[in-house]
Amino acid sequence: MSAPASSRPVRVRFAPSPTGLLHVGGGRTALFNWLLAHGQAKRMGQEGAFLLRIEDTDQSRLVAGAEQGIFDILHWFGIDWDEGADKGGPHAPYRQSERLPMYRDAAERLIADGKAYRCFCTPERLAQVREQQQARKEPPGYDRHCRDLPAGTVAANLAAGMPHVIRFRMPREGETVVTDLLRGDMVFQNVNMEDLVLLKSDGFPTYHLANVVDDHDMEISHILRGEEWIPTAPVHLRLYAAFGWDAPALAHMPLILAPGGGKLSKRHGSTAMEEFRSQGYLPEALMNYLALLGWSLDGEREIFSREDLLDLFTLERVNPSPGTFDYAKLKWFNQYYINHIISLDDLTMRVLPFLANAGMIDAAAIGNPDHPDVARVRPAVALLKDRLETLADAPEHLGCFLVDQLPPYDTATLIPKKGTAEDTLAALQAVARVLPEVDLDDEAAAEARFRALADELGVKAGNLFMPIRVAVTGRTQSPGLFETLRVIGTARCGERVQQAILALGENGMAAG
RNA sequence: GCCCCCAUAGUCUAGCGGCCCAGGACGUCACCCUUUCAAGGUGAAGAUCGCGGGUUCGAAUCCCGCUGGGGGUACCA
Repeated sequence: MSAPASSRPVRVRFAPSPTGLLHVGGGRTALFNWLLAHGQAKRMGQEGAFLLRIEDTDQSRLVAGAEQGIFDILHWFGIDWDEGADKGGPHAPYRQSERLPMYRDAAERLIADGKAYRCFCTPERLAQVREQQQARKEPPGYDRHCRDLPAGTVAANLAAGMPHVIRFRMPREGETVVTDLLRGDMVFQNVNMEDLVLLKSDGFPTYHLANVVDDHDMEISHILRGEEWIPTAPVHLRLYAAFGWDAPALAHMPLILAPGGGKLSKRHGSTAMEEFRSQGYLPEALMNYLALLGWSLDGEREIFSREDLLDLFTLERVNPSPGTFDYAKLKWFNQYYINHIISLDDLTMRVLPFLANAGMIDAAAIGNPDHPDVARVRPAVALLKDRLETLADAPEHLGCFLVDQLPPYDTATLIPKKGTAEDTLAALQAVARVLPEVDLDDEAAAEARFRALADELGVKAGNLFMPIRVAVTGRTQSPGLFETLRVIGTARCGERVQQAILALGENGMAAG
């Protein structure tokens, strides 16, 4: 950290609004905050704390259940917090709607010091002002109509019970320098800053007031937030100064852009953490991908576990330029974790909910390694894990190993490209005869026997194997034939070959 | 319009004045492996380091301008 290596504890916070599902951009901001406090700071021998604060100051945008959804998805993601809305802490409460008196007091204090003022302008007047400014091609903004209202007028309005907001009295001259840990100094002319609303007419604070009051009260040392906050950062700094407080260090995280440009939205695909979970992405793969979208160790290493990130993450190596979300690369990470990183037992357990959802196994098996269905699933997962891109692919790939009855055959797929219905039928009938004498558990012996059968029939091995594959799995693509037969078992293989013979016989007649 | 941020291949990035006529990864293509599809292996194409000026013996790296992209401009966060 560019801040002096003092012993001051590193206290950071992630402060989402419970207005819907957590966005991947928010997930990454949470991750970087958590890595700074629990990783980098602790490695430097400092105390590090990560807090989760709920910013529910806009009553109109609240979504029922959204707050719990945020807790759940962060836990799933692999992030834990030291203090927060659900678990309390030394600066409780951590939900802004429960801290209203603090904001009111802070705003009143600013008024008493002449640093803020009451504004009685109605929304209608503000809209009108904005309209006129637009018509005259002037920059839009509050015209500071109430900035210097006579004390008598204010008192009268107050006595009349007129609704009002409290606005910050932003200095009209000079400049404000915002030092960003990633970008260095950014200079803003105070004339360009507005007299932002601090306290709304409903008594709730705006983000600007609440975040400053809370970050100070909660002893936040570093603010890591999205780049969209850069424009108001100078006002926040002026607010700290008005209160006589030291401001935390600031670092604005780069934006995550959509593939076509612009901000990532539904139009381009999934944007919520929750969607990636339900689509079968592993939290460790998503974390790895998101960490690398903005941060890098050396440009060479790509695979980082949660623990690796705690050991290696440094804020300095976050790249300030915006990045484009790449669904294909995320998928690659997911596939790689499924196939090469997590264990077979682990993968088996994770695939269960998706199989249960497809009705292929007993839902009671979820989370229960001793359930008999787990033993049925595991060997199939062992064969198929190299072609699962997401856990949600499991039903499609594992289905033929788990169900008793295959869906009806597409008979065209049973017949090899260069084969005929008659030859295929004869081949499968030969297979049906041979199958009972073959020990499928001995893959090498089974393969030798079926290769010999191909010779006897006078066909290439591939032209015998493909009909068997389709008969037994219902699919033209599968793992190696003999491991597939072994796992599906002699009984079911026999039944399916018979079914295929029947299907082929009927359709062969029809076609002939 | 005004304010601000950013700028290395389609994408994520390494690079912080000479080691770079630019390295890694995804994606793409080819070949190998092979009973199919994957996985895996090998290799290839792809960047005049956005453009133009400087500074310097020397610039992807420093400075300025331009252009492009993005963000902000609410009693939303």
